[in-house]
Amino acid sequence: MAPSRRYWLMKSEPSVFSIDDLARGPNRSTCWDGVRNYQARNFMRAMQEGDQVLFYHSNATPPAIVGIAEVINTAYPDPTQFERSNQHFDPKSDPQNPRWDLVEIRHVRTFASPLSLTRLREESALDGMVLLQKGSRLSVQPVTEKEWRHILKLASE
DNA sequence: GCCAACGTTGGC
DNA sequence: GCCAACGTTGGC
Repeated sequence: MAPSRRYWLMKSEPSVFSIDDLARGPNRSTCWDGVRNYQARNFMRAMQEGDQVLFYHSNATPPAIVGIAEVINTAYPDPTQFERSNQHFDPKSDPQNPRWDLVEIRHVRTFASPLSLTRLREESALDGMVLLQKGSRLSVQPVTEKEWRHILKLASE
């Protein structure tokens, strides 16, 4: 059996939901609903309780990794896919076999200074990061242990 | 199964 | 606001 991944990155637009919103939420947590991309969904399905997550602000000034969260349960069906009035309603999803899942995450810490995309691109150790690949739009992505360690080191500088 | 058209993401 | 890259849809 392949070893399970332990580290991830999740994107959010701060004007919609920021890391401060997460930190202020009930139990400093939130349901990561609204994901409607199969690859991102599959990564959420692979998550386990306790997995660590880099929280990324997209469409931000500047776009940056702003802190850490953790996964607090395994994936389960996202109720918003069945809510007709919801922006993420999916009429093609069968309630007997829901198409979309979510996980819940909890705030761990916010970095004293965000690590901007520009800063991350200066690090040759991070060349392989999914986030830094050209055209990369995945909102939920795996992070290697090596990348994770490197980013935490940058965050503590 | 191909692929053009379209909608979305997200950096700049 | 622009636009490149990507994913999805739907005609054929």
